[in-house]
Parts: sequence; structure tokens; C-alpha cells
Amino acid sequence: MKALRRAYDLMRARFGHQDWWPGDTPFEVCVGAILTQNTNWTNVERAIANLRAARVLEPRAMFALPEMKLANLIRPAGYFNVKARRLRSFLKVLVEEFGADLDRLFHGETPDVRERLLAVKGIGPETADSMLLYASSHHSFVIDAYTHRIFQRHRWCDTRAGYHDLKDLCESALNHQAVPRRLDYWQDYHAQLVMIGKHFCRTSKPSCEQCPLRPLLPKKKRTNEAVE
DNA sequence: TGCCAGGCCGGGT
DNA sequence: ACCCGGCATGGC
Repeated sequence: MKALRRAYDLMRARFGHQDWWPGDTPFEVCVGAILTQNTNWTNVERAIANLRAARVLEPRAMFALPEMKLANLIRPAGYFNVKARRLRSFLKVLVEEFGADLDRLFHGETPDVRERLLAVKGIGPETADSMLLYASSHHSFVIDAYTHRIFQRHRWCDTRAGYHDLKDLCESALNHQAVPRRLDYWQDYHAQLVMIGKHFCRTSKPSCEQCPLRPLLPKKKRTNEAVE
């Protein structure tokens, strides 16, 4: 899919290189990936600030925390009870199965790391792919709500396309021989899509007047069409 | 004020 | 294999 490679150049030219994911350490990235589920990132930042202030931004320390305490610290991120449970189910695997060592989880003997992550209650496809792409160094494309909207707006997929349809589409495009298989390109691609999503493809404000991807919109009907 | 944000699970068809 | 209700805070 040639349009996908052209799309990157357009986005990159507009926004510049994005240094994603926001997070100082791989562990912080994993925590953020769970906390940001259906949640604004600024709320996640408050929660992470609380965790840092409590000095539990480290696997064993966080796992030692009672679920109630953990929930209280991450309260600003919303869904704090479910997310506390989800963090703990991830931490349990990380601590008890991999000796609290993220490197062992991501680059150890586990044959299929993605499947292992998906087996954790609270980690779905997007969270797993975010961890793989931004906390370890796996070429795993992340699909999010923005990606869905953007792709449907451009008719790069049909309305019934699910997570793995889009993932396959993107990965085969980026795996094309004309594209250097640099991790940075995979990471920045998703980051660029989020920029488009935030600025030009919100559910409430679908305007694409200033969108750098405007040249790639389907012809004929170039009004400001709704996403759905 | 009401709607939305970088999902996922469990139960129901 | 989908579809839906529930989960919850902070910003505009």
C-alpha cells in the first residue's frame, strides 16, 4: 500500500519527528500503556506522578502495594479499580514468572511474547502492541481508535475492519522491501497517526481542512465528511 | 452542562 | 464471531 508510505511523509513533514512513547523507562511505558486505556494522557501523567512520588515505579515495589493503595494512587487515570487489578495481574506475571525482569519477558525464552501478554487479564491487543513497540524493540504495529477513524475516512479499509485487519494492513505496508525496517519508523508512524487523530479526526470535531493527509482523501466527495 | 479520551472484559446473542 | 454495558477521572 503505497498511500501509507506517502501518508507518513506528509505527516512527518507537518509534525516533525515525535519522540514517543512518553516514558523514561520500559517499565514506565508498560504501566502507562495500561493506564491510558480509553483515557486522556494528561490524566495518566498525574497517576504516574503519584506512583513516582510514592516510589513504586518499579515492578517489585508496585506489586508489594495492596490493591486498594495502588488504586488510590492511580485514581486520576480513571477506572482506577479495574486498572489496579490489571496492573497487578501484569505485575504478578512479571515478578513471579520473569523475576521482575522486563528484558527476560521481552527477550527471554518465551516463544511468542505477544501471546503471553494477551494471556494477561487486562492486556488486550493495543496494550500488548504498545508494550512491544515502545517498551521493547519488537516491530509490532499499534492500532488505536484514531487509526480506525483515519483509515475509514480515507477508505483504506472497509467499515467492518477489525484490529487485526488494520494491523496486517499496516505491517505488510511497512514490511515492503522499499521501506527500511527501522524500529524508529514503526514507532514514529503510530505517533504521527495519533497527531492526526488528535488534531483532525476527533469524533466530535472531524474537520480535515488543515489535515496534512487531505491530498490523500478519496476524490469526488471532498467536503468535510463525517467519519461514520 | 454533557460529551469525550491512545480499551478491555464478561455475558449475551 | 460480533455486540453491549460497565468501568471513572479531568478538560473543554
